[in-house]
Amino acid sequence: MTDYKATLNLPDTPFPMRGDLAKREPQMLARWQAQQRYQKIRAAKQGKPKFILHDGPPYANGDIHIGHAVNKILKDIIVKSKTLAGFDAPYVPGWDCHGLPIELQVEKKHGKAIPPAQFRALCRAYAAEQIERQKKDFIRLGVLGDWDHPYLTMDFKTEADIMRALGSIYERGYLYQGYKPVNWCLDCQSALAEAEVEYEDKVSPAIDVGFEVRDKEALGKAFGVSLPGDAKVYAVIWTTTPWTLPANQAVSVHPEFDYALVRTDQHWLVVANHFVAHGGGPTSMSSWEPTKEEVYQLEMPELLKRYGAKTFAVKGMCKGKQLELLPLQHPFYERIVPIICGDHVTLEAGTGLVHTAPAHGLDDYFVGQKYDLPTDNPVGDDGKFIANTPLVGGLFVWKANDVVIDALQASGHLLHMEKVQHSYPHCWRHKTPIIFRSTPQWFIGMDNVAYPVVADVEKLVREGRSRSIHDGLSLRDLANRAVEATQFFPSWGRARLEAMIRTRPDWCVSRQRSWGVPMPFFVHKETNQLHPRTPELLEQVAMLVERDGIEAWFSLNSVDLLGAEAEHYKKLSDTLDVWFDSGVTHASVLQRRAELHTPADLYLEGSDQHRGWFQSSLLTGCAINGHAPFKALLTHGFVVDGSGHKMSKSKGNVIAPQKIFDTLGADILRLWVASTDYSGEMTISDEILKRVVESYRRIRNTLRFLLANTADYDPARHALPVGQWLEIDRYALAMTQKLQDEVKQDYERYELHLIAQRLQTFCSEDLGGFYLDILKDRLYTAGTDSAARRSAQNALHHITHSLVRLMAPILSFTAEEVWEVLSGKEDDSVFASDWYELPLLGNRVEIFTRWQKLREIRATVQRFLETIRMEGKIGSSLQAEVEVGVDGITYDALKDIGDELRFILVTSQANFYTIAELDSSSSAVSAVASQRQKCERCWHYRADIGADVQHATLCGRCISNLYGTGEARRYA
RNA sequence: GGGUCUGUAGCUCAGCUGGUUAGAGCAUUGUGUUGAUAACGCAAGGGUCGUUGGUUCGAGUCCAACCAGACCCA
Repeated sequence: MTDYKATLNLPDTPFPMRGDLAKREPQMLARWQAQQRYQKIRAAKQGKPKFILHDGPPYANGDIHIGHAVNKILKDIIVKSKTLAGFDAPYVPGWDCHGLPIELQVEKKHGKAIPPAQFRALCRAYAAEQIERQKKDFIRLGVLGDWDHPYLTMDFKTEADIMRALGSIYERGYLYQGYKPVNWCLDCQSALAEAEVEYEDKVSPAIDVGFEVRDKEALGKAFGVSLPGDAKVYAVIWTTTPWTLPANQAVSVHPEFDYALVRTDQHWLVVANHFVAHGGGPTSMSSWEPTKEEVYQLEMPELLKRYGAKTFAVKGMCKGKQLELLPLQHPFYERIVPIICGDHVTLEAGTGLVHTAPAHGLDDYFVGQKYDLPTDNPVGDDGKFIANTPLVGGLFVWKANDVVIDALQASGHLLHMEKVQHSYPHCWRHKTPIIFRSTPQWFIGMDNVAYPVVADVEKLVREGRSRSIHDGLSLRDLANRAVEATQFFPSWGRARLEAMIRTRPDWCVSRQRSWGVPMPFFVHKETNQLHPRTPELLEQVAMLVERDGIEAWFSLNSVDLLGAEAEHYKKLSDTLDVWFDSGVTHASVLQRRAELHTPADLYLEGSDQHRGWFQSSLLTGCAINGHAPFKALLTHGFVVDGSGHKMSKSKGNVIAPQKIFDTLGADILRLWVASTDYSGEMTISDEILKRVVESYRRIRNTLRFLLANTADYDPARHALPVGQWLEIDRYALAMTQKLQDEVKQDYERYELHLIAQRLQTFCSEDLGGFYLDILKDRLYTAGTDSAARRSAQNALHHITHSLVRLMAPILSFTAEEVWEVLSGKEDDSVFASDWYELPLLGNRVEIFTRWQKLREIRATVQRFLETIRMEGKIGSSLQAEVEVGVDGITYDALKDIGDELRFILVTSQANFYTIAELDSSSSAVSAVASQRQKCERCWHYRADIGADVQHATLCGRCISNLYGTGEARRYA
């Protein structure tokens, strides 16, 4: 007896069903690294049009988290898709290396008393260490890039280029010196960063101070009343830092709050209505002295009680807005200060009117800028008022508190004083209270039209022209124009960036830190002006930095550069905001590397970077070149847990990428990234990952089936012209073409989650649930080298080649694994190829229409078979014999399929017949269990089994396939 | 409090310019197969489209408010 099973063409492949990704991916990576895959792909793509995705540098501190993983995987998917789309898409990863967080880490490890040069060396070493850790994980994610030559903002050359970029911005006239309040530690005698400030309780004097209204007529107008001539009206402020009153330049009110003009037995006062209201509103205004009825008998407001009032009446009310620019008398200086409007005013404490000293508070500073108030700061580095300050000159700030209070008391401006305990910023090193103090800083101006500072100004004036650069637009206007010219994915990124640019203040780029790129400027000791040869000097410094790093500036002796002039100049010790470092990578990296160019085709970062890197890049790009360093911006959301909440250690809902790639594999993580719509929050949880694993299995197994059934197929010998294929094979090709068209378009639009969906549906619906299900019979039972089987394999071969490329940017490891089986070569990469070119098909629409109808019929049949299966009449669908009744038109369209219908339905017998009453949208199905014998080889139940005594258990078809000319098939 | 977003089956996503009983995959349940077998096929159940109002002959799709969540500010 023959073992007929051995005569079947059963699937065969070394490609395993289970990926075992966690274990095998690292092995693949090691091999790829040894083979220099990145370089080989670059070589393969040489000469093709470039696509530059410029990497926003992660900060070199701490291990990567899921957000890093999302960002790098998205970048990798896009770079790879562009590579397959026929671009030369190099990817140069980068790191952001300077800045405070690294300083803090180094301080934590090595203590705080380290000489600056050594401290910077330790910072450099720490950053290098962190980069190696992060790099290892990034590579593990399957991200392809020039990992041997990343860019680091602490590379000596880059440090030099960062300085040069600053020089460019200076030369173009965007850089100016100004003042800004910073946290200042009196013991350190230096500025503190936000992270170096701790909040602790402190007892301070809290005082209520009256600022006398200078223009009573205007005040009366605002409140809609006229005031008696002898009335002194006080606008009342409340403060816990009396020493800042010498720097007072204004009193702020909230434009939308209600303010009350209050008459007490003691004073006329202006305070927020909130503090005097009992819900009754202002009383009648018949008399200037409160009548008995007008006196609120209910209770005296706390605020007025504090001021010692016995009776009171509200005489008028108005919005803060109406008080704007009303002049007030400073309580102890001969200074007129205005009432101004600001949103920073609250009703939580005080009077609703806020003492505003732009030199001593950030809110005050910003609102002061709006009103052009001076930021004059009377307090020196040592915390003492400069000598010629009236009243408090030479006094330490805390001492000045008492002097100010006494003076206010004496002049009658002090309405109340008490001690309060409140949370107050302290220096984390000294544990002592800090102050806010405005210090000289450097800014990039947003609103001035810039003129080159290096031009010969006198000559320009003589010639009667002024030469502004960049079309005479301010940086803000330039930035707006650049945003307009940028493409956004998703589109709302534009609105977000625009809104931020509209409201952002000038960019303060100077920092008083030690681990940062220095601002290599010499400032004249008397005039405070930069050295006239600044650009030239800067280049000299840059050359030194290129050789020795930023230490070259810190160790530089001014005399070496300036000679005799040195004694007139101060060497600046400020460093640059780290956002500047990364913001100018278009100059220090894109422009410097031969394989890159600017503007980049794409910047891709999390949505927080609208304020961060997108903006710092945009502003520096516009300042230097007049346009953005990117053509398009892509933004992705943040990763949140299964219930949509952000991840935090304290909530215990953190999912680490390391854990995912160590247990499930990087391809699972990549598939999760791809299948999640990145335009909103990206949700991840154990359940979601479980679903992703399922989805992965389906795709992997489909590929395995394709490989296993084309193992003996050699396109060089077995390929047939498409015209000679069976029709269902052509239909499969048409479906694949459609898929490929759609997926390619999705990649172009960066709609990655649609791709993951499409691949999945294609594998399940079109292949597993339909085409492959039908194909199995032909692949297994037809003659090995028959046209029927080769036609199928030919289609499968094309499908595999198309599919492996379409999935490769996402499932990179798996695709390379498939590629290896497909190509038989270990050192070949799918990324050295392009999207697959499928054979052309003329009558796609026609084929689709016809097979769509057949699929509907198949579905109806399957539903019917399920009912008789439930009745126990059949198990396998091959046990059934089916009749399909259709309308006449459909019958005419399908009748030529004839007996091959049974292969489409995977039944042993099937045929069409006509029912005149039916319309084309329905069909009538009936089925019975076959009474025939089952062919031992193909399992169909057929009448002709036993016809050949030599092969008594086989059907005629199998006999023909094994020993005869083989069956002929036209459709399925 | 402000700016920019998100909210459709247990999970991930479709649903174009408003128009028939809201779709797919995965999961679940049942079942077949044992020649893709820790795989594959078939079938079934499952949704007040965040809530509430409004515009309209008609709204998941337009408007408003509210609720919940995210990012960036204050």
